[in-house]
Amino acid sequence: MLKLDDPLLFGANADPGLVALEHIRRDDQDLMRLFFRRGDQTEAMDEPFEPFIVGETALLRACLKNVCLVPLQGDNPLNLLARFATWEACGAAKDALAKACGVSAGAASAPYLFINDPVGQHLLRTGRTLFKDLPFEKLRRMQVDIECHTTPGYEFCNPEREGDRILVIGVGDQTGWRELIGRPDMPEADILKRFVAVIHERDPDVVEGHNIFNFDLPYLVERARHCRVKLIIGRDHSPARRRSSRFTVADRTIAYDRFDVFGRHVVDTMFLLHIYDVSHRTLESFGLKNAARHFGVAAPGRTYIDGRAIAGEFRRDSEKVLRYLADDLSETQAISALLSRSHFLQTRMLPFAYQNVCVRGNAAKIDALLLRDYLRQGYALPKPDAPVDFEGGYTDIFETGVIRNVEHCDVRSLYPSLMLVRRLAPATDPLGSFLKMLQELRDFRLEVKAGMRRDLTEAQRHDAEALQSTFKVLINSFYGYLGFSQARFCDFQAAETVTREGRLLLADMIGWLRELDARPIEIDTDGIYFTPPEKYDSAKFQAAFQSRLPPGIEVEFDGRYRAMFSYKMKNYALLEENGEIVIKGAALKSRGLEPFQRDFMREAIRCLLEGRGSDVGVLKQQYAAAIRDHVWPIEKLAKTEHLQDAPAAYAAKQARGTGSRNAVYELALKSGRDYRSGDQISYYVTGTRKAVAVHENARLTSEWNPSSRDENIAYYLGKLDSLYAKFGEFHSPQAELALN
DNA sequence: ACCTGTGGCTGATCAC
DNA sequence: GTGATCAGCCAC
Repeated sequence: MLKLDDPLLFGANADPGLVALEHIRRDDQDLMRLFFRRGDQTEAMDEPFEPFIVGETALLRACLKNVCLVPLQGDNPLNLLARFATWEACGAAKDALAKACGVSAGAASAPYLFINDPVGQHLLRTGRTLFKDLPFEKLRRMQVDIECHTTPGYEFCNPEREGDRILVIGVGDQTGWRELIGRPDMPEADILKRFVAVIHERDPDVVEGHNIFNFDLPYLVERARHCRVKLIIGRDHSPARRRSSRFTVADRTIAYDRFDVFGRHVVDTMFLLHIYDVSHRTLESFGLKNAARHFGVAAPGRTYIDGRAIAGEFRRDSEKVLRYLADDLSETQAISALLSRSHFLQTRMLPFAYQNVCVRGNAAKIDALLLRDYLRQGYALPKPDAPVDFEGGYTDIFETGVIRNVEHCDVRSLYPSLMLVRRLAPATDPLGSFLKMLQELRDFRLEVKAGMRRDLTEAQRHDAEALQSTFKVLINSFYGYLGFSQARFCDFQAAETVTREGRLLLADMIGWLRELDARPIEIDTDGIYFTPPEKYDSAKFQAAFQSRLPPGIEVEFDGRYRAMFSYKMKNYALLEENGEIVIKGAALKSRGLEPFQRDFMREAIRCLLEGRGSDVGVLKQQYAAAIRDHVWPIEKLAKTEHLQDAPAAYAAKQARGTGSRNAVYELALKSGRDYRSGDQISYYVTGTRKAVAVHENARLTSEWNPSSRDENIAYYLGKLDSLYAKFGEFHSPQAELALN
């Protein structure tokens, strides 16, 4: 049976039903106000709040007077815990320490640790977490979406522009309840007032929206200011607090306006989509409608209205606009129901408010779990090492081109297995919490997976699935944590040992495959594609291979393919037994490519894999004709890219004379619109010559005029030519002959 | 104030 | 033209 009460993973306090907590001051005392779900009610309860700082004994003793100091055990340097009566006193102590040692609290290497979040501190120290014993369905999630009037002649709405305004605010929840606030004759101030009243009537724990941080909430705040309506939507009737923040997922960074609402959590489904996409990489865009389609939750017969025409449509047929808004709400709800469940479950484990669980990375989560365990046991904390570069996985390619009859084998969770079997862990972890946690997460996951076969209700099945996939992601982050310079227990030597052991094991595996007369084709970190021996008994072959593996290491033979197109390292395509084709690699399927290039490659790869390489020439002629004759809509020729930096940062670099020119940033600056890092921009290339400077000949796709097409035909034909040449050696007649 | 890692491929730009 | 460098995207 699952043991869901280990303090290492779940904290030492199991009080059920906590849905939110906030730092308050009452009668000159600092307290935490806890909100509990009891039946259908939400009850508030206050408890003492005692902020803390951990630091080096000498430093703390020298700087802090009249403070309660508690020594911590072990050899780690941050071995004294200071407790304070108030958050203010804690902040003042932090400032004094920063001044005394000249290192700010944000620096990981500081000789003291101050956590700049009272809620996080309280959860860490008390071992409480949110949502214990609370079913996901009992969490009150309210979706919010607004429709606005844009002054005619403008592409985008702007709450500060004279004439722009909110037309209607839609709110709904997971029970199907819904209210659409706004009629054509309703003053904007009344809409906003009703919105505030509805928040208090329904009292949601979570406010959800698609792009709610960068659109709905800033817009609502600005219009409320304009209409002199107080947007007091907190559980204590305080207004939403706003500050600029950043959200990072893998290599994307998204600048956003973070909003905090007292006693509630704000969740942006667009962020959840980004997190989902890092592991799945299947979303074409992050818009609500595209996502709803992708997850099969799009409203049936959905009405479509051009954003710029909303106001007119609202006067003519307000019902239609309300239907449109209701569709948005139900789609947002459905996407959230699918994607937020795993964050909900993580919140039961982590010393974070739910809202933070949805925006923090995995290393930060592992860090918090370790920190909580060390404080609970009264042990001193390490200071992170200075970062060191270290080698990663073994990647190689042995054969290229089209290869028939291919198999794949894969070491089951290579890095976690190596860490557990070889006991590879931070040198600064005398309690051994790192490996205990890894081991337990892994055991839990196997149990959950096994348990899923038993009879479960639909809700339990959803929870189990979300739990095991959450654990999988956490488990896979342990290795990354070791090599993360901001992690309190990072250990670059240990990280380097993990990858080295991995490289050695995979090199051994290549040798064993060759000894067994198999031909390795491509290897990447923990898996190998190979051609099996001519005549062989697959069970015998696998048994012979398995017998050579060291203890604790398992290899799965997890794929068999009719053919493989091996192109370059990390770039290949597979023809499955059922005729489907899977393409891997940035060179073959990057979203940064124009759709016509991706389409061409997909079709060309199919030709190669199916032994019709000579058809690639015909394909090229068809594509060339389509480009010359303006057959396609511009989207097929346009590039779509994410802005990594803010356009202003690019402009500053240019002004300093550093950095190359870049089309998307040039377009972002020229557009006059307020683009931020993380935004997508789609553009195409104009002109007549093949060799043009793209940054001087780029145009926004949204500015394309179908009745006077100006895309650069020579430029796009040139791209098609090089694409054809790229596959040249693989579809030539010689290549065909070699195959047959 | 925020952040898991390394490795590989490509196109665009820019100095040579 | 060529090579170096960077940004973006992707595999694991």
